[in-house]
Amino acid sequence: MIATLQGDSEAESGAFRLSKPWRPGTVMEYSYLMSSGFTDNTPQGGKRLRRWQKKAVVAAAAEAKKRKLSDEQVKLLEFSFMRERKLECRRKESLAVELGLDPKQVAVWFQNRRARWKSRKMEEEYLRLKSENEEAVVEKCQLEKEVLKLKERLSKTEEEISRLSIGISGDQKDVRALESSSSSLSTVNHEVVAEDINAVDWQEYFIDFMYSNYWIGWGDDFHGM
DNA sequence: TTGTGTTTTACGACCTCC
DNA sequence: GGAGGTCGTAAAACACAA
Repeated sequence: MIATLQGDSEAESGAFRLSKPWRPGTVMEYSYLMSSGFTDNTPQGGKRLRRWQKKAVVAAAAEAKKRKLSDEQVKLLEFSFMRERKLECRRKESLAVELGLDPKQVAVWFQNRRARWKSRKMEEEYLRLKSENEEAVVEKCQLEKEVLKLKERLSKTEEEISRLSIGISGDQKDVRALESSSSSLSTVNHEVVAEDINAVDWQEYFIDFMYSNYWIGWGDDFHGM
């Protein structure tokens, strides 16, 4: 890739060769060219470039300012980037030699590539979170619908309970009435039974019997037993 | 052809690590 | 302090619709 800047026509110019190897497409070299005595404008003590030279230099400068890497170069850089996103010095040098680029260019390419990779990754992350959020919103809607349905059911059930409880309370009156009558009846019965029991209470009966039939005249001693 | 938006290359400022 | 990183930005290159 190392080249010498030559005129469109060697015949016209003789030779315009730089004393140093010139890499087309580097600002540094253009600056070097300008600083080493040549000028692309009216000379102020410098050697004036001929028209073709100026044209070449301006073109070179334009090219230098921005030189798109070839597909092959980009492919190799991409391959290298896939293997390792960081660029250690030795790898940078060897890539630069392999691609015919400045190590600086390789470094810059890696810096920019990392930036692109990061921004794409962030975009992916953003899309993933957005999609998760959308799913969550849909789920929330479904749950809210479900809650509404359940509330509706609950309200209906409560109405039904309330309706039934009114009916039950009417029945309860009958039941209570029945219970109260039956209890009074049973009280009567109990009293009857009690009376019966009292009536047959043998002690009472026995005492009464003895008093009335045998113990008359036994004196008070018997009661003193 | 031209206006416009996007991508790519390059650089400066600043930061971190050894 | 130097090397190498990120970040923000300029500007060329490129794509594409009007």
